[in-house]
Amino acid sequence: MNLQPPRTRIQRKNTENILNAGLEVFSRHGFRGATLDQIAAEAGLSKPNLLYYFPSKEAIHVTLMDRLMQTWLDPLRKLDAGGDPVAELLAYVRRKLQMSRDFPRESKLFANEILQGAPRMLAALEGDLKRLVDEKATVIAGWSRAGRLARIDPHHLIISIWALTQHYADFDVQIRAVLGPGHDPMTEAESYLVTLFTKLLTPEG
Amino acid sequence: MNLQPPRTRIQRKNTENILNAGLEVFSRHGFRGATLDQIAAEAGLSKPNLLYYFPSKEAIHVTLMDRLMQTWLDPLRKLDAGGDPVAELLAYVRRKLQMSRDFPRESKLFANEILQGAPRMLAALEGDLKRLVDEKATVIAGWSRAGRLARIDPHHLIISIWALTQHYADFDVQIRAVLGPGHDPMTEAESYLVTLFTKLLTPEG
DNA sequence: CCTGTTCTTGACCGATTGGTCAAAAAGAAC
DNA sequence: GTTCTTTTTGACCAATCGGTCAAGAACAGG
Repeated sequence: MNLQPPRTRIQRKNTENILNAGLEVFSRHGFRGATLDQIAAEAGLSKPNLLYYFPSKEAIHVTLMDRLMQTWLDPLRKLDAGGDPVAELLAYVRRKLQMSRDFPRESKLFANEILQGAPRMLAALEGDLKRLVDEKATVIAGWSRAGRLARIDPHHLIISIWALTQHYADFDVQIRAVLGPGHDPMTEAESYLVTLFTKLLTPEG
Repeated sequence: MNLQPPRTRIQRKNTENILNAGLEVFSRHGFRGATLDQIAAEAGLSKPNLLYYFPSKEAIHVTLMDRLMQTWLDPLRKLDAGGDPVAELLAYVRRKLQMSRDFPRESKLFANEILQGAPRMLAALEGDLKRLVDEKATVIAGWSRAGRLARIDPHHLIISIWALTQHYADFDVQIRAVLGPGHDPMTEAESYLVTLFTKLLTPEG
């Protein structure tokens, strides 16, 4: 309904079911490709019942996007300016890759939104995200200048961490097809990416 | 119509218009999110007129996917086992990045298909693509063993080249938002990625 | 010009879309 | 059990979906 924090247990449960179903459907088909009937079926509810909890398809999507932006920013927030540069960045890579492994649907939902031109997320990208990235980029640049990190463009470094880690979630079908059976892409990715970024970031290579 | 190679000029032109419009719409909204009316409008045709050239929405998509798979494989095909290892791989990176710059819609169409689980492309991924990748991975492994290239997992190297180059096309909105105005992501990406892969691939680093 | 083919279109179809509504069912409080 | 609120649902709506069709318009070749 319209009460912001769901009160009864049944409200909490159904709201959560709907968001989970929405995540499933939106992440696979995008906003326009997803249907309320599909989401309702996935959530185990009738369509009117679903619309009792969320006023519209868009409302479900907006709620998901809000949550998503927070989850998405979290790993970068934890990058500690006081820690060891290489170790901190490697830990960030690991956190991001863990998110790809544990929340592939969230990663795909995000990818879908960006692919469509981020119509419902552009403000957050240019606001919160840009601010956070600029802040952390300054930290990285400082490390680089102090010789504690290889010389590297901080913004593009962050972008390449996103690209490499998210790719393993978003393109997992392709990766599995190319690697063939008997591979665990995520496990292989972790050691591969740690090696890659160690080589890339360690100063005086 | 049903004749495979379009004969008249008007057929060629309209077919091309439709495919171009389909690329535009499918790459932004995915298969289910795209509508025939949208594609028809984009192509400057009426809907029945569009269906005079293609029997169905799916037929347009299939045609686009066939073309896409070829364009997508081409840059990797050109990787020459006889050339200099690092130079060959850097050239591959540049080719892939050029594709991201020159054909961003194709890249997004591909990303959309994979995100949705590659329902109309899985066979090609497990067939042509896997064969080609395995072949080139063998070449790379040979280079690595001969000490002409840094030790690296060939499959994941190829995957990371895909991830890094395609990201600049698929996530351009986010990248522009994060970099802010006054940046040319693609130009910056080229020098950044060349530096990155030089460092990564040059032996005895 | 005429004739046959190619191309284009308006009207239309059943199915599905996002969403409404009134009324019934299920809980909760007493 | 009665009453009040919360939850659920079947029936329904206008708009849009992918696709059909018959008839007309434009274009050939002669």
